Parts: sequence; C-alpha cells; structure tokens
Amino acid sequence: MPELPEVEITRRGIGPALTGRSSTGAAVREARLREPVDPRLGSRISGLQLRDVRRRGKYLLLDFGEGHLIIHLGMSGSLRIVPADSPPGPHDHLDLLFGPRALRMRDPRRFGLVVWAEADPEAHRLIAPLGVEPLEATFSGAWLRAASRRSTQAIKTYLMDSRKIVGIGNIYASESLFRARIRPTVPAGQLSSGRCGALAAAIKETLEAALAAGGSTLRDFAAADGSPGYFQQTYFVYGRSGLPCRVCGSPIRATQMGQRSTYYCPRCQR
DNA sequence: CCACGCTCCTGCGCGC
DNA sequence: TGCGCGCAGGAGCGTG
Repeated sequence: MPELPEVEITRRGIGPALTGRSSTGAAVREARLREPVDPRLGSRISGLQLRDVRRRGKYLLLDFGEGHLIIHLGMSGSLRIVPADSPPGPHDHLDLLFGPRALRMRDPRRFGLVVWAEADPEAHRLIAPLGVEPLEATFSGAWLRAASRRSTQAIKTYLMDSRKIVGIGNIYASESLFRARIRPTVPAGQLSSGRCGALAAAIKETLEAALAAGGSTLRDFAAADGSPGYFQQTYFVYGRSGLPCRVCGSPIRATQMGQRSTYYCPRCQR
C-alpha cells in the first residue's frame, strides 16, 4: 500500500480533476473488500457534487456535502481516473462515476475499503482513533518524546501504530530509522529527547522526499494518472538485504519484527 | 491498557 | 519449463 506519500499523491491527482463535479452514480463489480461495499453506494452519491478530497492518515475522505466517502487502499489498492466507458481490468472492483469520467479503484488483494459516512467523518469509527499527522507541526521530537516515554514497544512497530502516528508503513519506518541512525529494536520509551528530535525530523524528511519523488512504486501502486513514482530508487535500506550500506558500506541486515520485514544497517544504526 | 500475533486476499519471484 | 512456497506496502481484532 500506499503509505502516506502515495495516498497524498493520489489525493493530489484525483482532487483537482473531480472537485466540483457531480457524481452520476457508481458501478460496483466486486463488493467483497475489507468490509462489504454498500449496495446502495451509487444511489447515495448520485447527483451529489464532490466538494473536496482530503486525506487523514492513509484514508481519503471524499466530501459530498451530505456525506463522505471514506476510502482506504489497503496494501494493493490504487485509484485512477479513466473514461467511464473504458473496459475494467481484473481487480477493478468499482467505479465512482462522474459523467464521462470514472474514478476507478483497483485492489488485487481486496484489503481496501470504501465506506459511506453520513455524519462528521472525523468522528467515524475508522477515523476517530487515528493519531497525529507526521507532516504537521504538532508532530515533533518533543511530541514523540512525551508520547512514547512509557512505551516498551520497539520503536519500529511504535512508528507503524496508526493510533499513535498515522501514515508510516513498513517502508518508511525502516527508511526513517536509518536516517535517524536508530536501531529498529530500541524500545520507544528509551529514546532520549535528542534522538526523538532526530527521528521526528527524519520521518518528515523521508515522507517529504517520497512526496517530492512522486511516491514509491512497488507492484501495485500508480499515481492517479497512472504515472510511476521514483522514490524506490533512493531507498537506503528497504529491500536491500546484504547490499552495502550507502553510507558506510556494511551489509544491510534484514530481520522480522511483528511479522514484517525490517531492514537496517548494523553499523550506522544503534 | 498495552503489546503481540493472527488474519483477511491475490500475485509474483525464486528455487528446486 | 513448471510448480510450490514464501513473501508482499495494512490494520482490526482477539488474546494474554
């Protein structure tokens, strides 16, 4: 999936193209996503003008005025704008229709989600528990130090817990920890204020760099216009097991943490 | 409350 | 070449 930068790039791709346009319905070809897609989705949004496309963590919030569509791309989801009459490919599970154009969701693994929310989306059960946005000023070394002070959790899994901080997935957790020179297994609560400052800065740098590069592209991600991102070419550690560290030349190590591959430089990161 | 492990699903790359 | 296995960007839920 799409981590925060990929979701944000998707938002920037689809927002300008669709904001202000009125929906003409939806075509749901496969409703079995993480939660079943509402069979009345089309009739709910038909005739409503899309007012705004926002992002909260890895969720996209499509503001239709009297309700919001909450979209999550799971691990393999992507959104593209296509001509409404273009034939859907495999795993193109649904289209949100806007006259001649459609916002098409593809998600081979079906971990994604499309949910209609009548009330304030910020109060929705999926959105309300979410933690701080890492690119906002609230998130800082001081915030991280205060929030993690009593945690025994390894810093890597801590960073990936969306109830604490949103948007950091498996790739950018490893990349941020490398930039901050912190070993992924260090207990979050044991990081000094100085190291928390370095880590907060590293997270912002990593996410901003990925955004600037147009997002990462693994197998399943494409920006809204279908163009690939290039950030993956600049990974320091992710997926580089055994390859020399770009800083010191030591072989990058891979290990498992919380059922997820974790990459680090044993020399640069302590 | 907190930390951790399991789970949903499909596709692909690697090794035999 | 063909096939089976392991792994993949998430995160909610159950358990201890």
